[in-house]
Amino acid sequence: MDPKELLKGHITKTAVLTEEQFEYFFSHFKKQDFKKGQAIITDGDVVNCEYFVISGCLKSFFINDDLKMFILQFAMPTWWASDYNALYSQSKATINVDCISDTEVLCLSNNDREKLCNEIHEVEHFFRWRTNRGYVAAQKRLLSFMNNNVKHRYEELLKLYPELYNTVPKNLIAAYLGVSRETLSRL
Amino acid sequence: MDPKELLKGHITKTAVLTEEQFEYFFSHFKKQDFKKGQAIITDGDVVNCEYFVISGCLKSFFINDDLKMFILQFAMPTWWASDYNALYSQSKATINVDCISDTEVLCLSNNDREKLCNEIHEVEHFFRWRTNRGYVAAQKRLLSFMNNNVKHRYEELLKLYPELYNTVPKNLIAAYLGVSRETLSRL
DNA sequence: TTCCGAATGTGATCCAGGTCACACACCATC
DNA sequence: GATGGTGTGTGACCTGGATCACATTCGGAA
Repeated sequence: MDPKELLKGHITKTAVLTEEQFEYFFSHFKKQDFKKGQAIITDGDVVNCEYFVISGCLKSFFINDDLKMFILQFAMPTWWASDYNALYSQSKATINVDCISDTEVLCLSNNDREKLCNEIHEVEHFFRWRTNRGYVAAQKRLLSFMNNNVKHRYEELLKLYPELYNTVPKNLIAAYLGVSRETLSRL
Repeated sequence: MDPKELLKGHITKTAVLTEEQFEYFFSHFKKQDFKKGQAIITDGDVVNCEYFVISGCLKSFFINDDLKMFILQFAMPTWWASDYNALYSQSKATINVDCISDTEVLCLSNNDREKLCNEIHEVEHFFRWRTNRGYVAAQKRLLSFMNNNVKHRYEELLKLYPELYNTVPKNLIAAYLGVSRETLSRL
């Protein structure tokens, strides 16, 4: 898939940009290619960019003191990923991002995003709505965590992203559900 | 506290508005008073507004099929509350909002917010940052849920909001932590 | 072909937290 | 003073999921 067209299709769902505006917007993105298993953001890094996925699949995750992994998000094509806490507050990363498969991304720096938001009202509109959706999704996931048992959450996840079942190893699914690999295996 | 000054102090932390712009912005808010225990948004309602708390305390919560309550958020002065999923998508509420104590709010309709965001770039900037912070907070809470046991989360909550300890009944704290009242009582 | 490591299934045991049941303290209001 | 609701503590028991320990399968590298 052509990166420019993919981004254009994505943003025009919520913002109306002229041809020149989109060209200008797009000119701030930098194409990057990563291999399966490669790290994009590592705990302790200074985080400068967020990433728009073109192809492949990322995961953003947290590693606790016992080296246990918790997955915050899988990022498929047209999804965005970063350590947003570190990115917005210009602090060191506490979240990792790496590649579940070979992945192409478009990279946008925090400074460029803020500059674009400032220069083009519609771009700020787009980013407001992107975060709105993310916020609502995070709240839903939180509620599901409090309310539902593992089996229910697993079925919910598979209904939402059936492609994960065959694409992603089960231990990663378990880390997303916040459950042990063994318990997930027992369905 | 004067509602207008409270809102002004709140918004000028992230957006620069002229005096006239703020007056115009403020003119879209409607002051409302509620009594302790009164419901503001009830499951099934059409949700038209979001609420900026001036004084008192709100809770937004979900009731599951077993009538068990889960608290998404306590809203203290300068916090915002609503059923954002329903508000943004103009669907029926699945989240309730009611008053833990007598509460004064400023009410802003979804239409007015969108209108203001469209008319005044800085207002859109403000709402983008408000949601950014909410999104990051929701992610942190999710991680804390997956990573920490009840005791740890309870201490975390009290460190973050010490005023809750004496203000809010323990069964509500338990509903926020996603734990039974009895377990919380045993610390 | 053989070997190795990653991914997965499964049994045995343990424990944090849920559920149920009561007791009690603190108020309101009648 | 009696009555009733609401918040809180605590004991007894149960259970979902964690943990540890092995076994099996499979794909890639030598």
